[in-house]
Amino acid sequence: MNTSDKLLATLALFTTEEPEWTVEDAASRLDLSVSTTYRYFRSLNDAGLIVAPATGRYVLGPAIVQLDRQVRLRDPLIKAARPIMRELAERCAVPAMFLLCRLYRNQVMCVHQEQGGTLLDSDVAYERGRLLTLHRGAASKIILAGLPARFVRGYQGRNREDMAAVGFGPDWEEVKRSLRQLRSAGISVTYGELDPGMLGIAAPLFDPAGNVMGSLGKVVEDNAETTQALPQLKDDIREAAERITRAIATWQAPQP
Amino acid sequence: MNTSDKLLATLALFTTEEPEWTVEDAASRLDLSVSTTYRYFRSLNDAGLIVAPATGRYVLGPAIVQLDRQVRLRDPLIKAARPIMRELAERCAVPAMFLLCRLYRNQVMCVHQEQGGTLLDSDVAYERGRLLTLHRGAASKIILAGLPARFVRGYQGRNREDMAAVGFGPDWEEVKRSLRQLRSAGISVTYGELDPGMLGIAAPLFDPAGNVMGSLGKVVEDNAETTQALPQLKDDIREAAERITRAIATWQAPQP
DNA sequence: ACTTTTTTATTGTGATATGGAAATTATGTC
DNA sequence: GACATAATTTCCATATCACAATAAAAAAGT
Repeated sequence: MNTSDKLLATLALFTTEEPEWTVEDAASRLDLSVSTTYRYFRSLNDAGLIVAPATGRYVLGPAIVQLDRQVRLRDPLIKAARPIMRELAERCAVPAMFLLCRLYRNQVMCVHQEQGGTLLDSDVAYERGRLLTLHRGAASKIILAGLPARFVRGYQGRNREDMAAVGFGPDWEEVKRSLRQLRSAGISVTYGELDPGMLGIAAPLFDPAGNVMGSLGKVVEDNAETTQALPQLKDDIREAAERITRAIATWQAPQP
Repeated sequence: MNTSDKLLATLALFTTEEPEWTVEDAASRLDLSVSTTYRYFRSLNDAGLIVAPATGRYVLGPAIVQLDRQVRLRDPLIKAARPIMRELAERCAVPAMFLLCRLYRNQVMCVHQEQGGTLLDSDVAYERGRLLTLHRGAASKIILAGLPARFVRGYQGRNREDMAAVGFGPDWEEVKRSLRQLRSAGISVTYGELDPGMLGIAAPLFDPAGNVMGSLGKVVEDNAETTQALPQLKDDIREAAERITRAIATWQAPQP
């Protein structure tokens, strides 16, 4: 672990659970000397990545907000998906939240949301920037189904009960069958796994090499109307996901 | 400039104007060797701060989105302002966009927005994460008015024409008078300086030490209705800004 | 004005960052 | 599928600079 990694480990201390750090606490957590930690904090502070709203107490700073705007405007996946998602949102019969998720560190992160129809008052579990497991929720499950079998096998070993609880079955054979079913259907539908009373639908997104890299999802209220429209909703999502996959197939060439 | 600073300078290469970098380009821009740049890119990549959607071409990564969520949820200024802004947005007669801005590197950055009434179809120049000058727009001007005279004097020297164009007057004497007027009024009102046809209103926010640290702003359509309601709108913003300033006066003590 | 805390500067030493080249791996092409 | 090219990592000798402990300064609190 070199200086760069230690500096970034310092930045990584700042989490939702522990958003605020003093130099002393950071030093003892990372097993660094206080003077070294001061040096790191100063560098991060100069870069605007952290700031001290009160003396000695540091939190993430404005540079984060600035960088995030860049991601919203320039990230290739978001750029490819946004117009298609907006189109979905505009010609959307029932109130819905559209989600763009991506695989990140064996978890799933929502990176873009698009609101369709009248606003849902309650927020959706797939909140932008939040990390969720690979096995709960439609947008996660359809990604898991696309990952290599050897990876999923190990994953299943570590999450046996949780996976059984969301319908993957009790053992590897059963899980394998569930995943194969999801993969061949090309779509996942879940009922209230993350948000009670909500219905999730998601289709996979593939990178140019053909690996799953994320998913396009939709969350609607689980009621008679949506149940009746389900086949149509599934087709819409699947078709839109395929369009996004085609759009990102051109990533090898320089972006316009 | 030490290793940490060079690493962060590498991260800082990724801007809205140049969102995508190769190792070679970064190396030549920063005057580093290619192998060192590879090392930096690897560290940033391992931290999730950058990713390569296509081989050799790096862009900002998911860690940024994750960190930004933390800011939205945990930043003390946003935490203090959000409930008050939401309240404003909810009991808001005319369609409006409320802005929370903060001083950052001699510029102004919007860090939170709150929508009031029916949606404005056009976006507002004060977009979250975007840096704007200190002299254009109500939310900026009211901050500039609170900064130390010696700073503003130098600033005016470097931005003479621009400041004259937005009503600060042609020379330092006149500018000083305009700023004094803003400061004593405790509010700034501008007409279409950033968004044509829009009216901006903003009041300053002070840190516990009594220095301006940002502003609370509101953008509405500039029409007969809003012109008529202007005194009320100004009072609302001023009063809400004072409430936020009081809320952040308690920052010395640990957050709950 | 005083005490306490936070932050920066100093310094000699030893760890390690550095850059060039080679080796390896991935990618694209025919 | 073999070849060519590009991307990335590894290796290594050298000098640099990061490190930690202390001191000094600055800032904050009382």
